[in-house]
Amino acid sequence: MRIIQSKSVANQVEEVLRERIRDATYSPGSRIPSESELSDEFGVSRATVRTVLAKLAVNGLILRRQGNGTFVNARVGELSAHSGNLWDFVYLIESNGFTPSIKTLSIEHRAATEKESIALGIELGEELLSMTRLFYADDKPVILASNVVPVSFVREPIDQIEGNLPIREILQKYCYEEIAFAITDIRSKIAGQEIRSILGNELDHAILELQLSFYSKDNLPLALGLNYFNDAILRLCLVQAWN
Amino acid sequence: MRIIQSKSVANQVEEVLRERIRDATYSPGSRIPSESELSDEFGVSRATVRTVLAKLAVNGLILRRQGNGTFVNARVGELSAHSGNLWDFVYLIESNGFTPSIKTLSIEHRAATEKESIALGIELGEELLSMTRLFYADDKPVILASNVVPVSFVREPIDQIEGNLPIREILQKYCYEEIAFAITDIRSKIAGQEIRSILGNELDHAILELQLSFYSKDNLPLALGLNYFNDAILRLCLVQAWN
DNA sequence: AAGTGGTCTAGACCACGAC
DNA sequence: TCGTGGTCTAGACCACTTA
Repeated sequence: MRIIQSKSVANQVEEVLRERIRDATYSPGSRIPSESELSDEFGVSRATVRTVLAKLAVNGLILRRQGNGTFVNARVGELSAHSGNLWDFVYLIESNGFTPSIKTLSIEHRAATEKESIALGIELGEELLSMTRLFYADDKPVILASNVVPVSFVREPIDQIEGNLPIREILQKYCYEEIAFAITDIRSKIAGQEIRSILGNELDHAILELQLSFYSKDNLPLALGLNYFNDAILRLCLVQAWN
Repeated sequence: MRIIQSKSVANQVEEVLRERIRDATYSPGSRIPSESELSDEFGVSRATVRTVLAKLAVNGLILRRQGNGTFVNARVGELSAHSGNLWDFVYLIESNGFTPSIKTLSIEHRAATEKESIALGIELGEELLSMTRLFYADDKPVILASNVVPVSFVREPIDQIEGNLPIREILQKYCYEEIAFAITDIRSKIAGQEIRSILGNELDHAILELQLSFYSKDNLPLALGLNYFNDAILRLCLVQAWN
């Protein structure tokens, strides 16, 4: 079983503030309470409040002005993704204004290709668990996502695997592994016939290909992802914030 | 004139640590000194060391293990970009292993299109300063970058503008404006004849289109960018790190 | 048991913006 | 001048890993 750690004070404060921004208790463009007011309200130190605000600022939710105050980003509605939640496709589809749904196309075992065996640091032909899923935005197919994990990592019966879990949680639940970091290559691609028939792309449209590698804290490759993204329907939109 | 602020203690510590990672004083995969050792060495508090290490961890340079230590990411060489320096094309070309160079194709005034006037919150047809530049990797053209700024923002004589400055510094130097955040749309595109002739793309290859909007702390749109990226030569590669 | 990073506190002083 | 966020300190205690 996985240990559910009780949330830290900072995490709880963060959740409350995110919620207040989401439901416009703190409305877009408006000024939020000062650091000292917040630390009084929550009964935590100013340092704790500051670590939370720093995180929200990096994600572009708030803007801070020395000598003036902290303000909710007036464009908070446009921020569909930021580093850290980038490849949470459900969230991404939602923030594009669609209702997400997922269809599991296949869960199967197969042998690793040469590229996969190199990327995962395993033997050529070693057995992989391969999951292919299709994400829908309002019933339109938008992302074809496949992930592979070496079968040797799987510690729980695989027949129990739920197709709707994000790869991060699959690794936690079934492999007892934590993803420490991920490297993503973004490429532009002209879809082949097969992918086009699944994503229903018009003929002359290019799509985005996202190649992901997930690593543990020991720099051990845990899993690979190969995702095809129809950017005619969905915006892949990043936020960068400074200070 | 721009004020050159003396660097904070934390920034100085960060620079030293980044340098040590870069020149392999702390070699990839190895353990670096503990927080207390670093705070002793630099004569700063542990909290200061921690804020620096937190930043390096988010950028994927180091991995931290509670109860064990802090380690240099063994894949530090693969990390070509991270949130915050994402669109520093010179850095991106360098970390792909090429020598970067920039050619300024044009610096001119022209009227804003409808889309541009909406995105910048100005009148249709208002005058824009438009800069188009071509980035080379080892003499191969890889990125076609154009940026526009409303002429009304420009406060210094424009004939002095150097074509090699990143948009961020152009806004600082000539408009006295600071970019607080940027929103980037990543799209896949089939290059038209014109772009293809500049980037020298093979016919059937798709390219990446990066649409950027730059904003001030007041949520005022400052500039737009439209970049075409040849991902056959250059990897657009992001890092995400957790904890 | 010892040492590491993780969390949190209480308080100091500074830099900046608005009044 | 006052209140804001920015920086930094010294120290406490906890959670985890390793030996």
